[in-house]
Amino acid sequence: MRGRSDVLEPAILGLLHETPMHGYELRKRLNLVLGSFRALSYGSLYPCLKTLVARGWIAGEESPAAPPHALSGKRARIVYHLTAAGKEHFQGILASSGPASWEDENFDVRFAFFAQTDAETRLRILEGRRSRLTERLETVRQSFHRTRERMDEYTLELQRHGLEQVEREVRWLDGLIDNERGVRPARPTGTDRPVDADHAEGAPRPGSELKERG
Amino acid sequence: MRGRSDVLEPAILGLLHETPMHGYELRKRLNLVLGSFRALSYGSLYPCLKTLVARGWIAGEESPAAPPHALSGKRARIVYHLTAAGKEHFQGILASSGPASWEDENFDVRFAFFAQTDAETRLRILEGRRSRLTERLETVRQSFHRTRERMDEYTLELQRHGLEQVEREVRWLDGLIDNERGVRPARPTGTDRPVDADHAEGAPRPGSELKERG
DNA sequence: GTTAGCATGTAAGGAGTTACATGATTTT
DNA sequence: AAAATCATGTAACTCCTTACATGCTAAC
Repeated sequence: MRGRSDVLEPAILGLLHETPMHGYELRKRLNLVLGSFRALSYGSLYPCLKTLVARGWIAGEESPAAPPHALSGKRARIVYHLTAAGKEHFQGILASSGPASWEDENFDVRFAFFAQTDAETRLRILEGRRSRLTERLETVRQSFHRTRERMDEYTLELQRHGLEQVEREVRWLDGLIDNERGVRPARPTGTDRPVDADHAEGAPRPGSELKERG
Repeated sequence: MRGRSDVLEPAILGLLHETPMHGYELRKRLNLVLGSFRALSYGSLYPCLKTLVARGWIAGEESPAAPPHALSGKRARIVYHLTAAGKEHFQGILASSGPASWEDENFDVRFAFFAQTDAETRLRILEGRRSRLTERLETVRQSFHRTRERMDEYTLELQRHGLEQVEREVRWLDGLIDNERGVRPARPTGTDRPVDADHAEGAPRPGSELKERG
């Protein structure tokens, strides 16, 4: 999975689009958005902020840090915010739903900022992602069947599991696409339990109905 | 998540441990082993082979390429094989089931060569991986509940989906661990297909009945 | 006779990591 | 007084990618 083309930059712009922040706080939020729990390092973050400033997309102001209990001190933090050019650029990123945007990591970041996009773009990206995945499924299924005799059980199992995961993600996307189209899906069949019981209404509700097989 | 520490090297050693091969063929096999369908480039592969030769773990012989229909020509291919030192080193890699080995990509590669390892090591790695994942689950679940009010629906959904995937992988590991212990799992809890249908002794037999679905 | 696949490589560079360096503030 | 956490950065390095360069063979 690494068709990576700078996942950091759009993620930073996206977060700052919501609200200004300083570097340290950005990092914590990024670790959530960047999906996979990886701990982003300062060695990546601060240089990236620098180049974004250089390009004129964000600007940083030293804030004397208004501590809740006041006094003079506390180390001055640099609070970054999107400039006008930065907002424009970010909108451009969101609108460009080209092939790059349905690669693994890029997709995650795009998806995380879906709330800032229009429904049309959301659909384009979801469907692009879906066809990307089914395309993969075909390739892998074929090589699976071609080579299964020559593989040991563990390699086989790893591949079966991989396939299953992708199949599941396709169904997830199906739910999201239906939802985006305003189709209210039938009650989920029960295997896909929500992390939490209650759910706000109007929320995207992927009816990831997946039937057990076998 | 990239706690990557050279996933290529062990993968190459592992494949050559099974049978000697030349670079071009290695690449194709690697794309399967390396799980995620990514197309590994020659720009990575050949330099890596070079350094492995330099370290004395593999050796390459120019073979005039015995074409099936014979004649003189065809470009000479360099067929690589593990040296004695290389075999030893690879066994060392397999045996070292330290924390590094239960990170995402490393785990996949380790798992792919489980057939070359002893049952004890397999169990250590599977269990290490499992506790790594549950640890993550806790962290993410907590931040999920702490911050859910401040997040939009899409970010929320992305995180819910991520959590679900990890939960599923834990159940998958549970199946494998049971299997490794020779426990015949009671009917799986319902959402995951049986990892094991019938049971040969000692041998893991993933029930890879992968039916095509319309 | 030209496209597709086999086969091996090099050079430049991108996106990120680790390890280091520094210092203030809060908690124990 | 020590330890944790907040806060900002730099330098060196790693692993891998893209784009290039070369040439042979099989199939259409």
